[in-house]
Amino acid sequence: MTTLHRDPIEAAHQNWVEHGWAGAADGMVAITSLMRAQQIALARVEAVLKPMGVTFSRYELLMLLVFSKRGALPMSVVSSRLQVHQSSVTNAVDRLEGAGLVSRLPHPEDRRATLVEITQAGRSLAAEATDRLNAEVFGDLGLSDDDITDLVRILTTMRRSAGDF
Amino acid sequence: MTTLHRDPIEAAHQNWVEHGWAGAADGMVAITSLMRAQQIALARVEAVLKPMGVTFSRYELLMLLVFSKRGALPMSVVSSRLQVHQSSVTNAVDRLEGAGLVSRLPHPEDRRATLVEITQAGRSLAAEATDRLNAEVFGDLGLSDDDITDLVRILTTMRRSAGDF
DNA sequence: GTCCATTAGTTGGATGTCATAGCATTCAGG
DNA sequence: CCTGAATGCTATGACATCCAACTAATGGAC
Repeated sequence: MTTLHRDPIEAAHQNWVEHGWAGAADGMVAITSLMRAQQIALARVEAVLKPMGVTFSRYELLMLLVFSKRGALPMSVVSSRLQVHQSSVTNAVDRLEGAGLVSRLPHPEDRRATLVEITQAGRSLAAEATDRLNAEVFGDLGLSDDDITDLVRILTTMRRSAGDF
Repeated sequence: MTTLHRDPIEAAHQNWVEHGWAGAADGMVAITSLMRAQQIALARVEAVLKPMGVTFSRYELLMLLVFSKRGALPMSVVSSRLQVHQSSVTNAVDRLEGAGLVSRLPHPEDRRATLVEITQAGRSLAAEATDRLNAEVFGDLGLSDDDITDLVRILTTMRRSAGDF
């Protein structure tokens, strides 16, 4: 057995066990791995999107509009679908609107609400960004098909257990 | 088979396939699931830590010091172990120092460097926070032991593939 | 009909991350 | 030695997220 653990997470597991927290060590490692893997994945995605002038959160918002029937949704719907705070949507739409990728429109039936509509430029950029992400990130995660299937299944279990859907 | 898919991620998978991106759909779902699961896990952890006056990133820094032999490490070491930018460490140490949980000390051998040392108050808070996290989060992720094992294995594969360690 | 709770969105403040630039110190090469 | 490259840390700015407070509009209760 090797005593050299280069992986900081494996080292943390050892520390947890040595301090008498063996019962929670696996859960701690799972959470820590999740955080770190997300950090890495996000960095890869952002690296692809940065040259195009958008961030991942703005890309997500664009894709949500692309998949909507009319290319437009109320801010509140965007917020609930993306699972982010209302004010985060306000922020993202401000920037996307400034870049000409979406437009704000008054809701025809509810004067409180605002519709966000994707522009032609927004659709073009979203299509191009998706092609690049599919090719450079989503298509090559460094995992086998079985691992990807298992990963999604386990994370889905975890999300459902937390009441995500 | 149900046609009602409440899970936004499952809905996104359908959209990806319908737009001819079936080849990358599984990878996209994996990344999206990862992002969302991390968001949920972080929220759970922060909810436990918030009443104690610390955030997860500051907690991680404290635990790193707890596990160090002398309870003190150079800023640069903290940065590399936690895998965050130097300036993020400066920020976190500023706040921890303000709360009396760590102290900055001049490095005895290298006047460029600064040691971060955990205080007694820092150790107490870290111990208390760990007990709560172990009990309320790490010990109950809503996953079976086998799922946790598989999750960690897959995420480790992914991290290693990305050159994380 | 009128009043109040709810909903929609924005604004401002706090926190965290990264990138870049700048200052101080260390270390190596000539 | 002495100069230039590399290292350690901090300051500033750009983004994203959340929360709390505030404005505006809707809609139900009476």
